Amino acid sequence: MPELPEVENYKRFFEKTSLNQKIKNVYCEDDLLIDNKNISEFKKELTDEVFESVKRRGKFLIITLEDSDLFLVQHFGMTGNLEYITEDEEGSDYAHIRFNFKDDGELRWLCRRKFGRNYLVNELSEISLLDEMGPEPLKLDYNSFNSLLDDYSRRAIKSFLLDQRCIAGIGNIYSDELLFRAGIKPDKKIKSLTNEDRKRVYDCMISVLEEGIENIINGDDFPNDWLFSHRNDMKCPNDNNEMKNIRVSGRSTYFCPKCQE
DNA sequence: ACGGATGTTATTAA
DNA sequence: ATTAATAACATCCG
Repeated sequence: MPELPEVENYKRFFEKTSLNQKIKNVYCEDDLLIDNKNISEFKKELTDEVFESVKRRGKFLIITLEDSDLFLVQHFGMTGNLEYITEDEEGSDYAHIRFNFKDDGELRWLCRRKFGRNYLVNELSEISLLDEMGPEPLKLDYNSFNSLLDDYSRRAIKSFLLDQRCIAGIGNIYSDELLFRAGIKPDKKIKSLTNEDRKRVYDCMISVLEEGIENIINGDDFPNDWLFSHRNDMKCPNDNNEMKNIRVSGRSTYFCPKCQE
């Protein structure tokens, strides 16, 4: 489930499990998952290396190596996930890339639909989306957010939130969720938002992302008062009205016609 | 059985 | 120059 909160969790998981161990072997069955290197180069560059640090930028993980200036950069697509197993554990399916450590632990890179990518680059700017990425929402103050909105005021608010070049890390689930909390209809044009609307979008963006991170860390399901928990029954958790599904920015979009204008 | 899915990009149209 | 719409990518799930 890789939007900002999920990838933030992957980052913490990676940090906890996979730093400071020598990589004994790298397995990869499908070169689709590796960008700008072929499989043998990818294996060669990483074998005997040590993951030194990991940070998150938008929906990407950026990993530094102890004895190399290369960056390992990971994007998880729609179905990417991380898993760490020890010798006697089975592990899940779709572990298309596996980093085998000297101490017999294994970091597994799962990706069922194969939309994710691993890059090995000298400069982060070689990855165009990273190069053009908008600011981190959790490091953005309200004034900067507000002037960002001005830059894209002809667009629908959801389209702005989804566009990684406008603002980083927000995807289809969290954009719907934060607009629900803010009481704004997803296809509303930014230029038609009042100052109060803008402030609510900002506040709800922060709170939904932060609660999302907490939620995942605690291993909880999405809370029952979140819109996302009602995609099946289609009942708004505020007023029990029938939710609607429309298409915005090419993506399936859920909202409550009563609560959201 | 077929439409849709937490993402991104290329192409084409407005 | 911007923005929107659509299809494509690969694969499984309901």
